[in-house]
Amino acid sequence: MARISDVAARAGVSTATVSRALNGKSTVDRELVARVQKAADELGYQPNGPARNLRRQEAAVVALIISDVENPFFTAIARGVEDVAHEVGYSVVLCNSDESAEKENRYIDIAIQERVAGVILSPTATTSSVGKLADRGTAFVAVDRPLPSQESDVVLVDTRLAARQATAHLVAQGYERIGCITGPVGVRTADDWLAGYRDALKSAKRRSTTKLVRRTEYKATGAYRAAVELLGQVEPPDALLIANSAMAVGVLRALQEHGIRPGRDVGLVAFDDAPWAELVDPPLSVVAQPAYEIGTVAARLLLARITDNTRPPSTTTLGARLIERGSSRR
Amino acid sequence: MARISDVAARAGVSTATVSRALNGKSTVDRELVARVQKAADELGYQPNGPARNLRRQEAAVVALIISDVENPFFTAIARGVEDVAHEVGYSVVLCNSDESAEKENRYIDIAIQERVAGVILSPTATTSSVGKLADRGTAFVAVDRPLPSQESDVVLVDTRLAARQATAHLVAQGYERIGCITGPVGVRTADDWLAGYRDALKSAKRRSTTKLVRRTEYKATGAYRAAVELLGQVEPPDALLIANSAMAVGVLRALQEHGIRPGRDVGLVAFDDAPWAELVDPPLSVVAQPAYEIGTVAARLLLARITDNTRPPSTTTLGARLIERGSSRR
DNA sequence: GTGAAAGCGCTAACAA
DNA sequence: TTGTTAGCGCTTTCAC
Repeated sequence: MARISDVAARAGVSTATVSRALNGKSTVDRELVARVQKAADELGYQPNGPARNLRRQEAAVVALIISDVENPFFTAIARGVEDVAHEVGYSVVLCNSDESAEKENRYIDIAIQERVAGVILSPTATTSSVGKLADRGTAFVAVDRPLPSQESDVVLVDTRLAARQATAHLVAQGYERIGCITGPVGVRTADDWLAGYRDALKSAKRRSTTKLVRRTEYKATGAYRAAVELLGQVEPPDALLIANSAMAVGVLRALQEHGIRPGRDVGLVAFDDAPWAELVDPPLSVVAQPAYEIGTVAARLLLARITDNTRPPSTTTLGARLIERGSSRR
Repeated sequence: MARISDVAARAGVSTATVSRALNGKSTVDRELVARVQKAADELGYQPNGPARNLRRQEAAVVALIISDVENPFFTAIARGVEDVAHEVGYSVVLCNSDESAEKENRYIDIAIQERVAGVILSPTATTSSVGKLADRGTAFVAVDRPLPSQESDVVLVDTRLAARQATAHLVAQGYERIGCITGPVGVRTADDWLAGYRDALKSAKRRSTTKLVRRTEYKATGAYRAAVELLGQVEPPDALLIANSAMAVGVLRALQEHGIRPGRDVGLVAFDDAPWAELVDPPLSVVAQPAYEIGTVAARLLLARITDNTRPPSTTTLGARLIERGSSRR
């Protein structure tokens, strides 16, 4: 594979000049730049990244570690991050931690080893691996969930408020026994969803009971089981608040099997808008998260922190938007 | 950040011994290995990736370049690739080419620059950038679509057969005027889908007419427009074959707006199973692709090719499975 | 079984 | 403006 010295030889200049020319340093003669460029093209020269990164002590790469590649919420964040990062010449590598603290830890190690410029991650519950990033002075930003034990920039959605509004909406629609299905204990977003639900019940002077609450992994099957349990009780809920769209799939499946019609029999509001939400019958009411925007904001914060890692940690909270559709109207 | 020489000093050995110990070379004394490991842990030593890769002339990383991160088909492939790669100590970085030849080209350049061990990609239509990989001897495998102008390992689904079976099913159900919505001209999978559709019509002694065919990008909005057009004709189709699940969303939306009921009024079969396919009313008939398996097979081929790049190119074709649901029954 | 030392390809400090 | 050269941190001969 062609090296910088090959280009230098072909262009009849030194390797330093090639480096300067190819990296757009102003201090190179116009004509030489052209000659170098030509030589590089002819040889199909691609700079050796490891050598460059070794020398520069940093790679123009940001790592994005998300907890579920199959969740559209996170892939939308990824798009936001990519768009901003590419504008300023950074590449984005996507890593899937799959809600596993071990995989997250592994990817953090890789990010450190590869000396990436920064890391954006949606931390898993038990995370302590990010401490390593802080120790080494690698810039990082948390999205979707704050870090349990670490000060950092973080971009959140006001999940608690979103759940509160969604619940209040169900109350206003006349539902009496509102249940809640949310994520695992310890996942901040899941806790907030529950807290917002309780806030709203309290405001409405309703008693909240643990009989109507289920916590499970953020997947369709967990939510399916939770829904079956809830609906099998002597006093089943007449409405459900669901913490993400994968879970909504599970709940809808359970209702379908039990011949229960959303809206009329059981009011439904889910977190996250999904492309199919309007296609089910009746259409699913949702609280839409500004996922793409989370990504762009996080990327900008990261870039700022790469430039200056001494800036004080900031928290950005974005709002979610309730979209009322048929599943929450009798 | 701690370097290998720091570890060496702390353990009272040479850097060579640290390197050998940490990389599990057999030729190091047991006791020394322990001492080195201890020193490394105490210092929180993380090897410098660029330095290592520069020296080794290769990174234990495979790049996976997919054409749409928001498409569940591709994220499922990603999981398959990850699972196999991790087993043998390779990391996977995911890159989103977004169906753009330019982005694909950019990511291929990055992969080359970073000296990754191999590349798996779903090539965009106009791709010629992969030639660079071949030129440099970087191992690569194509998934979902073959490369237009390049011999390589490739893992495909028998799209043509899948479309043929789906169409035959619609014929058997008594639909008379079957239309087809598929992807852009030049995308092999899209062409195959159309070819299979025509095969089946021919076998059934039906005339196929371009009036019932629409080609558009693999997105909901494109398919929406296509469906509106098709259904607005004087002799509209009474069944539709749809080339992926995002497109199915667009088509279902169009039918909904026109008050047309799937199954009864217009038979429907889509490519790709989606989690929500059973939730719409009536449930959507689909041809399910073995996406995860495509990923595992591709990863294994890539690993084999990393080991021996002289092996002859192979083509693996996996079958798809027709799942009949309500949308294709009158 | 272990250490000394060369060198991977690049960039940047310094010299001219 | 351009060239010379040191050195980033690691792995791997080669010598002992």
